[in-house]
Amino acid sequence: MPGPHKWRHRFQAHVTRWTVPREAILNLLMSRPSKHMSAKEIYASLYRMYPGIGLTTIYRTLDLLVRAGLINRFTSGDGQNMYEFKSEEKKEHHHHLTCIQCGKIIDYSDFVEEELEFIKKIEESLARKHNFKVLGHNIEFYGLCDKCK
Amino acid sequence: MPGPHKWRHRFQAHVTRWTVPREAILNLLMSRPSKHMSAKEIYASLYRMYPGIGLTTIYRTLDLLVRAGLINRFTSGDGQNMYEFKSEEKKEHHHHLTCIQCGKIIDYSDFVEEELEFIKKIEESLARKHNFKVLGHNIEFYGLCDKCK
DNA sequence: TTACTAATGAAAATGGTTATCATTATCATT
DNA sequence: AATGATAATGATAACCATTTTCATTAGTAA
Ligand SMILES: [Mn+2]
Ligand SMILES: [Mn+2]
Ligand SMILES: [Zn+2]
Ligand SMILES: [Zn+2]
Repeated sequence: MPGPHKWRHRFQAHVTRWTVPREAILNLLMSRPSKHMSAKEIYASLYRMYPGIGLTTIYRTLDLLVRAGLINRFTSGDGQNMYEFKSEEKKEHHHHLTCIQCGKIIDYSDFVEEELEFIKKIEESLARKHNFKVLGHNIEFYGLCDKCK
Repeated sequence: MPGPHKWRHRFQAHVTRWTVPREAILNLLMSRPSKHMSAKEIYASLYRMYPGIGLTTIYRTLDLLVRAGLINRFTSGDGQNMYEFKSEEKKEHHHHLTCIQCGKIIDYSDFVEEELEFIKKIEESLARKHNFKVLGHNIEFYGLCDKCK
């Protein structure tokens, strides 16, 4: 019997039932904004409090949350998917700086203003030129972090 | 007994022997610049002329070519890696526009000038701010193509 | 409380990629 | 051209993140 929740209504636009695992997964991601986690890491975190939880449900719920627009999914260097809670604030839009050695992921939001403006310009051009409906973008820089270089 | 090859010297900076499978893979990718192929697709293409070729060797050679800087590797929407021959010309630097419905990948190089300038600016800022050595970037826009929207 | 059925989770399947290892082929040397 | 050291190959099995299957459980409207 899950409880009330700030995001319950948004969730329910995509799915009918509000369940314990769904609440747990969303709460975990919300509790650590700007924390990047894999499905396995989420499973490990929740296993203590919910020993019965299944990895399958984690994957399904993450899909759901991505579709509902509450979290972001991106692919880390080693191929597995990572997830992070998506803040409501536009100003917190950010991109990633990834260390190819240790896998560390740094959020950065320098030049967001300029960047978003530039991105918008490119998107409009691409939409016109290729008759393409642009829905989003992935921008990532990679290299060696402080410790690894 | 593989033959001479334009890139043989560049190849041999990373590895000692010049072999038939290596030549075949490189030739295939060179013959279709701006064509994006998966390891499996490369395997299928080469199988006719080289029925003995192994998928393992394809993966190993692709790694090699990426390390040698002759090809690009990037991850497609469905998780598998794609490869493309990398042109020498700086001016042919491009990014990708991917259809999330049918998987079509469009190369675009609009705004490369501005884009590269902007990227350089960000890279310098990130290097300074996070003491990070930036080695490259991945920039991709996604959405729905002409046919799929 | 009941009934409907969406959601769950254990188990098996999938699929791309990597590791192992006996065999083969390249290439410097003879 | 023949030899030999060993890098490279390829068949096979392993790996591992993710998905599918299906019997069971639990959320919700009535
Ligand atoms: Mn982030
Ligand atoms: Mn391309
Ligand atoms: Zn690092
Ligand atoms: Zn399409």
